[in-house]
Amino acid sequence: MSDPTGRVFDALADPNRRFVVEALAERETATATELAAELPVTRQAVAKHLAALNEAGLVESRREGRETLYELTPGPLAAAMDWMASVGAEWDSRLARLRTHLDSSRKRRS
Amino acid sequence: MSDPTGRVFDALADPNRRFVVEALAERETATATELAAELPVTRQAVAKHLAALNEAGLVESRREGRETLYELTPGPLAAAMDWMASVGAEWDSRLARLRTHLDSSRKRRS
DNA sequence: CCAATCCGCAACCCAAAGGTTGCGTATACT
DNA sequence: AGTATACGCAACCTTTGGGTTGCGGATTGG
Repeated sequence: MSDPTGRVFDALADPNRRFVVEALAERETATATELAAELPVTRQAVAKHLAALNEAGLVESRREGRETLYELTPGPLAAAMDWMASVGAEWDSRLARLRTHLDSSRKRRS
Repeated sequence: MSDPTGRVFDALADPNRRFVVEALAERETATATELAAELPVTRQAVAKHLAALNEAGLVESRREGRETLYELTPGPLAAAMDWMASVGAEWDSRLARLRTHLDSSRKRRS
């Protein structure tokens, strides 16, 4: 799965990971232990989630002394939003085409 | 998991399901067998995916004679996009607050 | 220097997810 | 009526994913 959009959706599919993303959107940085304190799971679980988010390009890590700071990099969110927007747009334009087609046939009939 | 946004992300996490969504965005309706013809999986697998998409509110099914037609209902996409937008907005405003703070301290220093 | 943190790595567990096959049933075609 | 098509349901298999525990290695503080 090298598709970047797919990795983003996969990353956001987990509720704990979404919580982490929300938390990182408010604080500027956080460590795995800090985040684990607000979640019903262990530090290692959070670390795995952060690794997954990093894999998706949503988070970057930097080591500061004995602790590792994680920071949000919301760039890939835009790509995922683009995908949804394009699906919605295709759907809309299909509806529009259908509507004009119905209009023209109605006009022809009247 | 009653959170609607979570269900949408979970639904879009699977590549086959995303393909189905894309396909349904172009055609207006499709059956499970039609979609399975363009995918490397069986009809039943596609049926399960369509059930998952329906669970997420992204698809609706209607029975027409001996075949079941599936149609896209992209409403929930908006909610998911809202979530991403709000995360991005929080991130942006945090950056803005940080920037003004730096500006003011620089002003004080000068 | 020693103790307390903070982390990463590895092994392991278990439930869930994606997929398949098999079968029964309803609808259409001839 | 009989055959072919399209579906749903259920059992089953296998992999993945989220989670935990148990270490051992760095880094900070007394």
